[in-house]
Amino acid sequence: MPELPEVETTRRGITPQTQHQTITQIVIRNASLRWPVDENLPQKLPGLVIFDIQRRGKYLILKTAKGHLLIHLGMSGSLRVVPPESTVKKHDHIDLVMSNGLCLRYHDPRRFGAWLWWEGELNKHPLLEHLGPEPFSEAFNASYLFAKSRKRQVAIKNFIMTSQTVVGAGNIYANESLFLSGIHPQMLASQLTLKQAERLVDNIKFVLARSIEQGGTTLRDFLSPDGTPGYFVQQLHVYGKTGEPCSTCGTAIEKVIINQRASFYCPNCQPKVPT
DNA sequence: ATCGCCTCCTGCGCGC
DNA sequence: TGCGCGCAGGAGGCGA
Repeated sequence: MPELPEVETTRRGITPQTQHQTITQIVIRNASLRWPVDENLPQKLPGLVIFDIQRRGKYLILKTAKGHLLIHLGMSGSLRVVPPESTVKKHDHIDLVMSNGLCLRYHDPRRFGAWLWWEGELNKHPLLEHLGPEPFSEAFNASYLFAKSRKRQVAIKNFIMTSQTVVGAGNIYANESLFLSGIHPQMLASQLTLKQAERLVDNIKFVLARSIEQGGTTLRDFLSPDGTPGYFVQQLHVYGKTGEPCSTCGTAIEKVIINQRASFYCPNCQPKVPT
């Protein structure tokens, strides 16, 4: 489910009702997420004020004076702000109860997500310290991507999906930005020209920004915390469109599996480059 | 260092 | 209508 735009949509959705609130209780119904949820959180968290909700890559970060609560939504996680007494549904694993009488409720059928407590310096967290630049930052630019890709013998699609390269380009947006850039997803990263790097950087920023504006991409079940779906799905050009005509040239969209992930492209607009 | 593959888990849609 | 299968938006971790 959540790629960067969905995480950002979630962050914006929960902020009004969570920022400046004091945590009064945490209820952990199922601690078996990607990593076991710290069983001492019910002792550690009450009394702390959530003074900000930030995002780094696809991690949500609830900041308190004592430490940071890192939340990753994995493939199927979602957050809503609801009254604690509202009906608990299957896969509602955690409630963070707050002083305004509401709670942040975590739902995650596949349990690939994570809730991690970190009292150290934020960018020293092992899961954050090696992350590449934020896509909207100045640091993510054509010369950076070009230089970083020089000796990489992996498909360009893998390369941009790797969080050490840039954070936030998940499968949907990697496919879409490569289409807009006219780059075949299986081209080796080392073959990227500076011109292509410019286009690709611009399009990654463009696609992510547009999607955030639209509230993310709802494929099956993504709903923002207020219950509305994301509308970016209407602007997809290639993702999930095998056999459909390319919006630019009419050629049938093709699908290929790259590193276990479904990849979609227009064979005419994104010509294969000999390796 | 780099690469490719495997893995965690549940739900859903499809074809038979 | 029911069943089994394949596939799914992430990404850490492993062995080569």
